[in-house]
Amino acid sequence: MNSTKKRILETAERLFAEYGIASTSLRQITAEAKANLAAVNYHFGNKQNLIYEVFRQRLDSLNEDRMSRLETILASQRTPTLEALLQALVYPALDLSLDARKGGGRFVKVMARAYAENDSQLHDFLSQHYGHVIKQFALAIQKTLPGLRQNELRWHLDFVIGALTYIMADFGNRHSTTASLGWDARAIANRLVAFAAAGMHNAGESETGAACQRGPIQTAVAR
Amino acid sequence: MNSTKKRILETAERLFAEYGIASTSLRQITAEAKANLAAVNYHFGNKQNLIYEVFRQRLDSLNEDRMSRLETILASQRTPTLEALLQALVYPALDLSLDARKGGGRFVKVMARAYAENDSQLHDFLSQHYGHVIKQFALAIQKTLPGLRQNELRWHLDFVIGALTYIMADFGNRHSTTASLGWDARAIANRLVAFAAAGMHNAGESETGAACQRGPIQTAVAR
DNA sequence: GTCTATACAATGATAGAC
DNA sequence: GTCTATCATTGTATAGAC
Repeated sequence: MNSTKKRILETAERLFAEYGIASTSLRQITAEAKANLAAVNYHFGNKQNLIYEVFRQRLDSLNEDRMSRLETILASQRTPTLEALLQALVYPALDLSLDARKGGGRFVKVMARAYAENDSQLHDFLSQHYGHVIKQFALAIQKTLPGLRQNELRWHLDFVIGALTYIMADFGNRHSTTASLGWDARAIANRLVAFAAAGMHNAGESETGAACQRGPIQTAVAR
Repeated sequence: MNSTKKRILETAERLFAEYGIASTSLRQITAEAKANLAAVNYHFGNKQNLIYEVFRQRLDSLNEDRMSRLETILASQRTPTLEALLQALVYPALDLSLDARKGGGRFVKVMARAYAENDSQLHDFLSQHYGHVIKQFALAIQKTLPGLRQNELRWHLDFVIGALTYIMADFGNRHSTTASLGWDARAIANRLVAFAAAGMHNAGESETGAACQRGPIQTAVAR
């Protein structure tokens, strides 16, 4: 990769993490990267694409990590446990926020700041580029929970990913509500895996049953 | 409230939902609200405060709804179930995304777009203004799960809130990965409550035990 | 108190020279 | 590939009318 392009990319990630994405100007980035302002337009087209490239740089390896762990599990065990599959999904994410060689908590911070920004274009970008990884996990998990319907499983996975994204953001910012004190990412990852496994195993029992249907959303709009 | 101020507030929420927060200019808002550009500065100080006010407008009633449901439960039952408490936490949120009188899915869309934006200042704003609500729920839930340590409970609640935020965003955008088809918010809310209840009840059993401690985060940085 | 007109510095983007 | 010069648009601030 071009040296100028690489310098811009690295400087962008660093400044995004430090000052936020919207607050970081292209002039600030190019000045610190010792590049010309117009170089951003030449190498990336516009600021949006530069942001996407920063994400790609990190998430490609994150999801490769997930896939390789999943394949290792599927190759060695015929009937893997739900916990093992969830670990393969969760660990790489928290790992990213710990590993200094992967950018330390920096990228996680960027992700926390950017996730819902940009008219949710980023959300589209992510599911478009990494949706297949989640699908593979869904397939593997379904085999461990044959009773669960496909729709239900998909929502349960969304719950896990939502929780994971939320605590990753928390970890990136490191100013939860003092809740993070005394805990490290590994313990929290294990806790999330246990929580999710228990939720998936046992949530089916109460089903969409009467107890829930009775007093659902009281003030819901007239229908 | 002043008519001009109210018009700006409503128009801002509508345009934020439609075009995103960063992408919506104050000139666009004041033009559609038939107000002067400087009126924003006069009534709100700056754009950031305008954004906060849009959030306040909705979240005040959301959290009042949560608190009143919680108080109703605590007043009528000496030992409420975990499910009932989780419903009081989750339903108002999904309710908001359904109820047209409360802005329909519009605000949820804004929230989905804004949550991590603004250099995570918004995160601070939210926990500062509505953190006490979550604390009340934590206290009530702790009584139904006396074995759970305070830190663990706090993280479990973060998991639930993360999942809730994530699916609310999904509901606002309504272009998940076809996963939302055939499901409505009520069914998903019930599913999340069941999932979370099961997770909280049963996650404690595996603890931070050996199975997890053994092969935790393999590629973590050397320590 | 409320609103308007206007000015200002900073931003993302682009055209064209080298 | 890189740079200079320039553009329209942005958030913000102020002076003054009603």
